[in-house]
Amino acid sequence: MVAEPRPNPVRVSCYECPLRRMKQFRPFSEEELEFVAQFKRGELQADPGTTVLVEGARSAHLYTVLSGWGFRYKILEDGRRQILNYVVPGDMVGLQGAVMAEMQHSVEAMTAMTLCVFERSRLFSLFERHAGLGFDLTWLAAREEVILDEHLLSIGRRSALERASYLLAFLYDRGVLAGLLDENRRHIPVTQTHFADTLGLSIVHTNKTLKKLSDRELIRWRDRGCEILDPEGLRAIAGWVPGDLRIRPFI
Amino acid sequence: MVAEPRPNPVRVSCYECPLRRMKQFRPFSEEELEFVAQFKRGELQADPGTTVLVEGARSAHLYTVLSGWGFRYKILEDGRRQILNYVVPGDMVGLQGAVMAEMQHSVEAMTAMTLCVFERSRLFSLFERHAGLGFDLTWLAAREEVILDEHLLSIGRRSALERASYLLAFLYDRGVLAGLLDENRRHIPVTQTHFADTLGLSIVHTNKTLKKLSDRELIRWRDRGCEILDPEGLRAIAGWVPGDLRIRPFI
DNA sequence: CGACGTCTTGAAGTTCATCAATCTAAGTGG
DNA sequence: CCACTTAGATTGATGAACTTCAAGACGTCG
Repeated sequence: MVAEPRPNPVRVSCYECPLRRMKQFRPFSEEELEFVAQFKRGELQADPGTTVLVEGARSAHLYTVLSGWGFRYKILEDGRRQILNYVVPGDMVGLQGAVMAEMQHSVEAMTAMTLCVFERSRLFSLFERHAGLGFDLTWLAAREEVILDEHLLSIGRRSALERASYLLAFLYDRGVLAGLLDENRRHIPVTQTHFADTLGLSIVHTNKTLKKLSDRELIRWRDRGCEILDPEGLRAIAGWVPGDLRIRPFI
Repeated sequence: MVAEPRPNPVRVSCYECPLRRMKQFRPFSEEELEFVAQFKRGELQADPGTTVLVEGARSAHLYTVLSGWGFRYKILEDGRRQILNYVVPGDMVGLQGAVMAEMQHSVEAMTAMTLCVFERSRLFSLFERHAGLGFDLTWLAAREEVILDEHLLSIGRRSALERASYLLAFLYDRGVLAGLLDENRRHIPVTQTHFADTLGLSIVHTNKTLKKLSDRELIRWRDRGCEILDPEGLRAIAGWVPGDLRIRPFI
């Protein structure tokens, strides 16, 4: 199932972008906003479980997530899947395909998602016309790199329990930063299969590991997802501290 | 041991940069070359085993590797180390520290290394003055992301034998692309400890896994390093195909 | 020469994968 | 409304993959 662009029922103008109002994103200048507004081609609605971008495709677009949860992943020929990272509002996806020849990973929606669609062919003019936006793209790419580095450290060197705790703490952190979670909303819409494929563990062992965290009342599984009860406790097990919370760019 | 900038015995001008002559790098315009030449602050010589960049530091510089092999890594408090990626001539390191607050990983030299030193504070003017170079930086960051994605897939979902084969094939490929290796030079200056810390395995198990590859005459250990005998055989075990070989940017 | 770093090997124990069920909640169709 | 189906969570048993411990071999270097 591949997500199809739909006639946009309520197409949001960049000028009243709900994300842009959030304080964690860098404010745009008038000119930047104008440029991005005409850089935007439309919107993509993706249903849960649909594929937004496919590995190997030469996508003519890149996207910024406006709402919902998704994930990036790769699969081996025999079907083994590795989830590389999760995407939340404010994240850009498909930059890789815009810069390289073709996409090296796929993106799937976990919940209903709305994405802003940009034209790949006009990416270079963004660098030409607005150095600040070009810098922001590099910033975003560098931040993704930081996250992947942490995942590698986790999968490579942490025990199963530490790994699971790290991932939970990480997802909670990202959700809060993206405005998806807070003190009262602590529900992450993932399945244990997603966890297994992120942690590099089997589904059975993942379940047994997560059970230990449930028993200690750090998390709870309900409503097809995971509820974070004690983020601090998870961070303590993982030995992980969230990154800096400074204002970040967003295109 | 941290590498110290030394008085440059033979400081290479960008105009006669040996790397720039290589066909795999995108050629610069006259203006770009001029800009980069005055962007360059000097050179750093690093001895084998010395640390070029330290996690947590706020580096005032970023670097392009001119010669030698190195690697990026992170460590947990208790000393567990994860090697994230390897660096070869043409690679940029420290971009993260230039873009974020501080470095999130360290970089160590495996052989003697020469690095071009750039001023972090002037990075933004690169975007302002030369959109093409700004685009190149994003390109480089996106490529690093592609590599890290592949490493994650490998550590998370491949068996030890596949993982080791993938890493060997990957390093061979990178060495060839950087002009460090070819048909006659097949020696990669890594120890089995480096391998273990990259693959997320213990040193003992790594040794036993590599032994199987030696027995099949795909590789051979000698002279404190690994000799690649059969890259194609390694790729076959890993189920890996090298990425595209198009001209890449280099700053 | 002795110290050290690196590679190698065997044995014992732990972690994790696989197989095979079972259980639950949430649809779906009659 | 209830039987049926399905996705996801859970559990125990068995064996394979991997770690840890321990020791030894080999070459390099001061």
